[in-house]
Amino acid sequence: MNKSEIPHLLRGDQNPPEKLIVREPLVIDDFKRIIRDMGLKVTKQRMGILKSLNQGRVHVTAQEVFEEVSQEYPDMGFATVYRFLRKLTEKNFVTEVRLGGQAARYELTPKQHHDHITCVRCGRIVEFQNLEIEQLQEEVAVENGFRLTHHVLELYGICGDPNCHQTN
Amino acid sequence: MNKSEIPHLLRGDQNPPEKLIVREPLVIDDFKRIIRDMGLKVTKQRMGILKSLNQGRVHVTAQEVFEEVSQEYPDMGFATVYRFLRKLTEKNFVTEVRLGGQAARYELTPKQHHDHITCVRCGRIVEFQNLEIEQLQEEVAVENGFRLTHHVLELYGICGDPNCHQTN
DNA sequence: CATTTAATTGAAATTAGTTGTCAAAAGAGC
DNA sequence: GCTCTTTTGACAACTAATTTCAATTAAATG
Repeated sequence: MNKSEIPHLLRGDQNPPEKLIVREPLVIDDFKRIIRDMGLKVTKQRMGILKSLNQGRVHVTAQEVFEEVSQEYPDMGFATVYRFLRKLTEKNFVTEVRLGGQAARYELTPKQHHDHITCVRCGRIVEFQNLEIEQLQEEVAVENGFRLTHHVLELYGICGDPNCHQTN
Repeated sequence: MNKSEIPHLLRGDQNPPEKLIVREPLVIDDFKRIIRDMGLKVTKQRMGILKSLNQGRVHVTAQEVFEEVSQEYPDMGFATVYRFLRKLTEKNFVTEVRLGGQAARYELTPKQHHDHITCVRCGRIVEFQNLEIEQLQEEVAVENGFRLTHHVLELYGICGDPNCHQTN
């Protein structure tokens, strides 16, 4: 095993390598930049929504975002959340996930595309990537004379989690 | 070639063999049997809904079924359509297909499982089957500790149909 | 820092799809 | 036909999401 593969704490280094430094204060500026890049004004509401999406659980509903941001800014309406989530989705900063006939769920668009497998009993959502499936989807599209733009792949099953039981 | 394999018209038989007789009136009895098998009473409304699902286009919305059946039974309510579609879906005589945040679409459950590819420009829906993808989905589930119950795979793209343009 | 202007906001009304309620109507066994 | 239970239509209610609009606020400018 090469020395560089040993975690810095075990190696006894004085300081962790630079890339492990957490850059807390920059996050807020990142949000501002995202909003400005969309040609929109920076408001507390929009900052709160981005913060909620960033540090909260993934796959949240608009209602959940609303409730979370409301804690900090009590006088805030649904409409603002829906409006901004729609903009974010249009600009692809956020991805909308729809499961069955339920309310849409949102997540900051991940760098790597992935799909979801959801437990029908406890509601737990696990992300996965499968390039073979992606490739086969392309082939199916071509076979049927389509140029593929996007897809929805949601698997449903029962998970083996020991805590899985009417959690949700 | 055995004589019994030759189509009856070519064989010059007086009457066609029993199993080749087209049983038009029986279709209605099939509907009645389906309804009774579900432990429900046979009503004109339910017969109309099954007839609509059977001979109409596939992938219809509840509204479309309602409108079609209303032609024959003008005093009929949405609720009846929704209620019966739900029952049919529960019993798996009908399959519900949800595309994005749109209204649910229904089709008589096909003998062969299939998924859909939808044109984002004209709305045309094509069915496809891909056993490799099905197999890979099973594998993904197992890898993540799930027992797969079902899945949703919807591909979206632009179709090469010459009539494809704002048809919908 | 004050002024101006256009974007943004919350509240409430509105829409679409679907489900629940309930008295009246209608199957189906006798 | 008669009775019993299910089913029905009309309408209210509900959920998720969108639209409307007057009041507020960000931010460009002076």
